[in-house]
Amino acid sequence: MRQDLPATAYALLGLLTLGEEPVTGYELKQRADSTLRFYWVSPAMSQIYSELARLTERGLVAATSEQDGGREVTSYAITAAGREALHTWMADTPAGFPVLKHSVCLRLLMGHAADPEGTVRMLEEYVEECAAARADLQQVRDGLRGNDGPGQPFFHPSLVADWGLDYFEDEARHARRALDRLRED
Amino acid sequence: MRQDLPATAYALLGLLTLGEEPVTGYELKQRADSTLRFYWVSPAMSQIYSELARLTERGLVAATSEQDGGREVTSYAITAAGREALHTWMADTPAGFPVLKHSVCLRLLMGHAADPEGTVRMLEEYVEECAAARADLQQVRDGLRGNDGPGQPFFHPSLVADWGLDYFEDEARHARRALDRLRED
DNA sequence: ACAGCCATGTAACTCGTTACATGATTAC
DNA sequence: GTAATCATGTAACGAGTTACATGGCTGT
Repeated sequence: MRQDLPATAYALLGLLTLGEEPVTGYELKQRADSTLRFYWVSPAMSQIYSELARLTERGLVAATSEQDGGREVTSYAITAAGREALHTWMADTPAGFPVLKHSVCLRLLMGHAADPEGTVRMLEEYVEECAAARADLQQVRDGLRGNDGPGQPFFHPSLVADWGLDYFEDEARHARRALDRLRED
Repeated sequence: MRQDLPATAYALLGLLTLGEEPVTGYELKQRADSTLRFYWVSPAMSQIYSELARLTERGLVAATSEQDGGREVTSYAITAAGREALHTWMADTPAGFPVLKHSVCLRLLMGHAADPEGTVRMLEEYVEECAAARADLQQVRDGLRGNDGPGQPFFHPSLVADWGLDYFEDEARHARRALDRLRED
């Protein structure tokens, strides 16, 4: 049975396996923003809801609605079929090469068509943004401590977080190097 | 006058500034594949043609059709208005943070839901793919030599190429580090 | 009282892809 | 002659976004 869902659907399934209790779409968005967004486009709220609807339809997640005062709140949990689908996807579908839309490199490539000061400013800002992203991720990483050993729940997230921390540092280094060469002449 | 075109349109405009002669859509695709694709999604042929049509409509590129034997071949060149639009876009529109869809990190994040051997295999393959991408880019980089000094035509492309070479090396290093930690336990 | 967060969705739209279709030229 | 490459497009579709709409709950 081919599932053929977009990667984002499996990303959401994966996020649902990170906790025990069912979560609302809103909470899932927050979970995505705090973990996923460093390596993957964090989906818009509207997409989370429509994706959850599709996953529910296919029986990969189970929705439970409850009355919370005057409003109806729906929480979602991954089902056994969902876990199986996720597992199958991970085993059978090649990961593929990461897709990058590096706006900074794109502009640097066409730097001859811009004001030199503009290019320098852009790179300086990028260095700062990398530092900020790194600080955000460091917060997340710190929250994993104590449960990040082999076999523990946050083992894999900690691997990815450390990857990301290095990545942001490297990016800042690359930008600084380009800045040095721009200032040379 | 707001132009409000997608970044890919400006990327194509930028590619058109890299050479002197008008190029066909087909040649533009090859130019994109050899430079852009390392930092930006290389657009599909069909998108190149439709984007060129829109740019022509707006007067940012000029199309010249010629009879080449039995078939009509259309070549495109950037216009003065196109250069101005590109310059304005570079000056006024913030670059924004790069968008990443890192399928390898995404899967590593959910590694607990996969077979450990599968995760290891994925990372080993990624290391190889990074090496292959780096080798491809090295070819491109070598082609820039001699014209890559400050003020020369390939100065900015060479900055980006060196950035990319380092990037692929870093990625392979990150993957190897994750592999080491996976093998530890 | 009012701001800000929690929570859920719909509608319109754009970007970009794959599949399809066509046909000329060039190299073996 | 036939395969690969050059060259140009159309059509259908899917992913994902922004804008819009609604309304309850919570803290000050």
